[in-house]
Amino acid sequence: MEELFGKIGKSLTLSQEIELRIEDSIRQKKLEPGQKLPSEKELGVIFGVSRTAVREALRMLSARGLLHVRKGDGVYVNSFSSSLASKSMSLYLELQFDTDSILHLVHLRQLIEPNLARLAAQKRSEEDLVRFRLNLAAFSDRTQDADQLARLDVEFHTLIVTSSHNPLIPLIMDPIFSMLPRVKTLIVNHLQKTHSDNAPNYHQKIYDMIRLQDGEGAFSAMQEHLKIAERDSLLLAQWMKENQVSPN
Amino acid sequence: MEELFGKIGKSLTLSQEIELRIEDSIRQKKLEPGQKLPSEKELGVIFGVSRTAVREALRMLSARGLLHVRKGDGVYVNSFSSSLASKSMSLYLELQFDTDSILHLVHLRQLIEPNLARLAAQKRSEEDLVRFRLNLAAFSDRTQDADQLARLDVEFHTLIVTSSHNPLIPLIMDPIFSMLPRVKTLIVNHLQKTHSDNAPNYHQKIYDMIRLQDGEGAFSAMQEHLKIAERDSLLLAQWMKENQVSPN
DNA sequence: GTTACAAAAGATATCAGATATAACATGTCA
DNA sequence: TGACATGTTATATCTGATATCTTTTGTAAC
Repeated sequence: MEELFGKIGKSLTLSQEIELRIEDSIRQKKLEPGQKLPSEKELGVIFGVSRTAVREALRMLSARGLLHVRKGDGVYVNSFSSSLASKSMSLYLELQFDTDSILHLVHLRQLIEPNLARLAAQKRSEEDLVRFRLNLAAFSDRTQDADQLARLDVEFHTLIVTSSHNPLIPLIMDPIFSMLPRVKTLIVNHLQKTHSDNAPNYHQKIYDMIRLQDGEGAFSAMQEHLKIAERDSLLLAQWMKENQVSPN
Repeated sequence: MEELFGKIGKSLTLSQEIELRIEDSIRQKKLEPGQKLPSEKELGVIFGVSRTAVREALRMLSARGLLHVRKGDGVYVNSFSSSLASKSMSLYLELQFDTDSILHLVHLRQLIEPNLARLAAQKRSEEDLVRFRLNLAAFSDRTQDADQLARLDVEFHTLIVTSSHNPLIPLIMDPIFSMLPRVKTLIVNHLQKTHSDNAPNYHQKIYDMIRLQDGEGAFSAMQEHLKIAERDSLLLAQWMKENQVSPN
């Protein structure tokens, strides 16, 4: 009965159907990362369609990161990386970015990052500390330009994420951090404040607490750090609304 | 000089180049959601390529959710929804799901959800409360089957997310929640425990705190709720490792 | 005037066949 | 063994034709 009335709104094209079939095979691990698919011609025979339909299905899957097409060689199943998985979300954040996003962003960070700092203090390894020190050293090098400083700022917070040694956390934090340079640029441009003056101090403080494995200390230090960020964001959002500036 | 040596590793195909061009137009808001693109034939003339190349570019963009193709009509710029943005991440979580993910997942929830419950208690509206009550009522209806109960469980936690009234939060929580039914099924199947016996009580308690706008109470209640979940997850992961069971 | 249906126009979906180009394997020669 | 030419295979792109869907237009009936 479902078949009779099932044709409204979900009529898949051939290529979409092929896409789905291959996607399912990957989901069910019938196709594993690194594995090579049959050639386009063979797939066309298997599915009983023309090469065009097959090609468009392969194109869609490779656009989504599930496949990798090597011209002259063949099509391979991709190992779906975490950075690739968060790209779609980063794009979404970029597209819907507006004045309110600036505040939502910092509030979201306040929700997570202090806890994250506490966790990092508990779980950090010696290798993590080495990376922190390298980052802080580069940060206090005043010959860096604004872009590099923004990059180092993001890197510091990313180091806290990785120091928590939970692979799911980078997945959700990466898109959030991808917005930071944009916000920072807006703050530097519109509020005369050179944010980079304060950040190194807070970073140093947070690092010290992580090094000492003082979870509560790291929590508080991060909270303070984000309080500054919240104040800046509030000022920025207010200023932008008053001056009718779009954040793009 | 860069042109001379720039050809290694980044030789884009025609269709990828077109994809990039259209994507940039969308990023720069030159193309806005709902807007109709020129027909494939016209685009082919514009870019100076055949319809094939254009079609594959459009296919890639529609696979990523940026465009929407209506057969017989035309191609439109999509309004990139948050649920669409988290799909890629959900797929990633599904593909790399293993025994360890069960623990990482609950630890991540412990990091965020108690704070989220506190925030929800502060920000919830009356409409949010209505939705909570509907969910709890359905939850205590014992005629529901396991799938529906799992769905209602996820819905409860999603309601907390939406009650926080920060649109960025659903974005990162949706992929996390998309894993819950799978974990719950494993728990029910492998540990004789019927988790649904306890969940309603905790949900009720959390809801009460949110209703009373008792942030700290909501925080604690959620912490307790997740402590149970952590205990179950630990038992499950241990059991699965001992019995060499794969989580698929 | 409005409704209902038929036809036309325009767009995407799919197919078929052909050429161009990249990657790989192989064989040859020094 | 190493360097180079060659052949094979696979993907990239083009061309042109047919099928199917959507929207619009035309038209006849009420």
